[in-house]
Amino acid sequence: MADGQRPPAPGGGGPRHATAPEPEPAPPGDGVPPGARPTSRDVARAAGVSQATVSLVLGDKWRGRVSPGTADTVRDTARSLGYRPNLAARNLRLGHTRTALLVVPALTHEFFARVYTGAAAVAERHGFGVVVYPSPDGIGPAKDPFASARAALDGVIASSMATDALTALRASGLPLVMLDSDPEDRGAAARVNLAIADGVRQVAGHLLDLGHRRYLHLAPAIDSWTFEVRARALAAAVGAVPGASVRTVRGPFTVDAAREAAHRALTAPGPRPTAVVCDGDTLAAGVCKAARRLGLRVPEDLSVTGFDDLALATAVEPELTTVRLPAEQVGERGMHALLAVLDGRAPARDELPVQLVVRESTGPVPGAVPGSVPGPVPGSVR
Amino acid sequence: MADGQRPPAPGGGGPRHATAPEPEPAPPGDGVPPGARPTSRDVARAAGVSQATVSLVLGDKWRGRVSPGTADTVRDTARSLGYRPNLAARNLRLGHTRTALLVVPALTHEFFARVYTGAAAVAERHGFGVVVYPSPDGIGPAKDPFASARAALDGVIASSMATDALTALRASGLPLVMLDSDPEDRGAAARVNLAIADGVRQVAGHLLDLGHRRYLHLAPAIDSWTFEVRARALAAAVGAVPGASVRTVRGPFTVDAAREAAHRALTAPGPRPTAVVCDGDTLAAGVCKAARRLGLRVPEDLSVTGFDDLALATAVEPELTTVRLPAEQVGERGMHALLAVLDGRAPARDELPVQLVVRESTGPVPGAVPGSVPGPVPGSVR
DNA sequence: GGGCCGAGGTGTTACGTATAACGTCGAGGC
DNA sequence: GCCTCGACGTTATACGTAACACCTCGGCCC
Repeated sequence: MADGQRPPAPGGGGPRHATAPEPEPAPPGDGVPPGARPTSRDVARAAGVSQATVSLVLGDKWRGRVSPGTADTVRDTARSLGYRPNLAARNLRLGHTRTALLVVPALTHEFFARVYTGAAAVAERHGFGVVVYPSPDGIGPAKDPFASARAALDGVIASSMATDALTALRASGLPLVMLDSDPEDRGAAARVNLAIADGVRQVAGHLLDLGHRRYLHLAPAIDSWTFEVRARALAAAVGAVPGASVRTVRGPFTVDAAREAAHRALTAPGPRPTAVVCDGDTLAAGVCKAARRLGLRVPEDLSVTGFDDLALATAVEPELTTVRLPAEQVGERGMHALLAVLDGRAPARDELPVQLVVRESTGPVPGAVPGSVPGPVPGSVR
Repeated sequence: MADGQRPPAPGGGGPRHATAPEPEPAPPGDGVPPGARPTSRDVARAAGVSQATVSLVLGDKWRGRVSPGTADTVRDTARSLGYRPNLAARNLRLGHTRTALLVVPALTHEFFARVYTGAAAVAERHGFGVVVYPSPDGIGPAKDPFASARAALDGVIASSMATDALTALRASGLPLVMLDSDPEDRGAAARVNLAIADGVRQVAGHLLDLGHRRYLHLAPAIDSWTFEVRARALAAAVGAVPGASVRTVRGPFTVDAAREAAHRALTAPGPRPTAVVCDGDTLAAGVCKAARRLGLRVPEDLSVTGFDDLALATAVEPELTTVRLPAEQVGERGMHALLAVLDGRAPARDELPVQLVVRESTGPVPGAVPGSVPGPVPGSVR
């Protein structure tokens, strides 16, 4: 057994130790080749045991196979050498990595940053990691998530808005969880959706109750299932009311672009819309700016609704009436679904509820007889 | 890497999961064990060459060692089998991973999301990947970045604001690039800073020119080098002007907290400040809300400045006078520095310039004789 | 015809880990 | 005295890849 390793034991004050002024911040301990990271074998040598024992102890599988004393020795030596397992080797050996890829359009959109946060929190609790691939913009021409995410992966969670990357993902054969995507679409092992259409119906109901009949719908110029659903739901809700109409305008998803688009639409010939339904708080903020510059008061002259309930929604004035999306929860459920799939369990089928939050940017249609329609209820949910 | 590879698959094509009618989108080709991901050896067998040749061809190192015809064959077979190299194995073999860890407080802060974007863009161009560890909040108790980032790493880029994780990072011995941190602090292989103090001086100069003398400074309740620098720079700039004074208030970094703090400070007994200098646009937005609710007009009655130049700065009204920080560039330079260190080259010493952007939230001090002080120049830089 | 060369490969190894399969050794049982 | 048996480890692989060293063979020079 442990052949009392002590190489210089009898030598007493041998020169061995004097030769180590060690400027090294990371202490490479005893017999370890200097400069290199210690391996489990180095720990084994230093502790006087075999590499297998080190692996057992540090992997916490030693009970009944290694004596507690030896286990302690191993742990101490590992610590003092600054040993950290080589994850590449471990992943290779194990055949999996406990790492998931999250594919989103861009982390600079608060919604997706929050999705990430939720996913990462759940992952962390289950010993998983999450790496992000923000798909098209800002990252350059690489349309292949795998070329970019250098890490070896166990599975993928993808927003349906990151369309260009999806085909590569499908072909990879990795377990795929789709976020907010068409339920008809096959090919995902699981799916986490938001009740987007219901959110739009809540918005439409709120505005219709306030007496609005002429609507402007500001939508992003993005081909995505989510936005099609919104347009259809709005058209259906408004179309069900006689005399009500909606006009849709599309453009880039920025405050300034929305301001310009709203300016054009609000100064166009013909009767002006009295309410603007926006597919995002960012757009709504732009609309409010356009309105103010045209001398229109929000909500007295024009009602504006957002979507997402970003931090922005309560930073601007008036605070935006919007639809709160449980972004973190989307990430959490997505991760849970992926974990279930990897475990061979059936993932839960999720459609997360969304909620209208009435704030200050919506009010009765201009010219309404006071009291004839229910007024807004600022902060009703807030 | 592969899906959680059923460990030994003892029964061969066992009954384990009858639940797989899976019309596999990835064609497992010819002699490949079904269900498993093809390896380079599978490709070799199918192409009638050795594994070494496959490695050479796919690694693009075949010129002069393999005939073009053979190379084509190999590539075709690889494609038709749906082969993708096992990154864990490659990383193990190569001894590095071409993956960097970015440690930031939270990706939901636009600044850090943009830092990530910049770092990821540079990484991508150099065949590197970036994984994120958002340190303290929202992620739970794990203070060890390495426990969370499952990927094997080559180096680390860390924001100085992510303090709790730093000690673990230092001990790891991995090359470390610090962002916006104390130059006195040793222990980083490189550093990328912003000319924060200069930004504060620009703000102070602008406001002093406008005649302001009583300042409120809204700072986050975070112990961080950056914020200390700002406080000192502001105190120095204001202190240099006779009769000028600054009072500092600290609080959480949110719109609402800032609104409340500003409300308290603006209604406190004694002469009211005429300008509020905020350490972030988020805080400035809160101050504007507080001002409006107190019946104070911005900028006529109160000037407000932000910091960061987030999207928020132009979404609110009035648009914020603020200091533009080149967030993406911070990420880019950070990644470049790390690449340099990994290459054994000397990293560039960076201090990125910042720029005051004068918009609508600042104006002459109330009661100033018109024309006696230079007016604001809205959009002068914008 | 021997030697040499380059083109076109192949055999083999090592990376660091986790784990299955296999010792060894002293104490008891019979 | 032999066998068994648990406690405590060890030996020996295998994971998939990259790359070094080696091999073969036809052509060509002298």
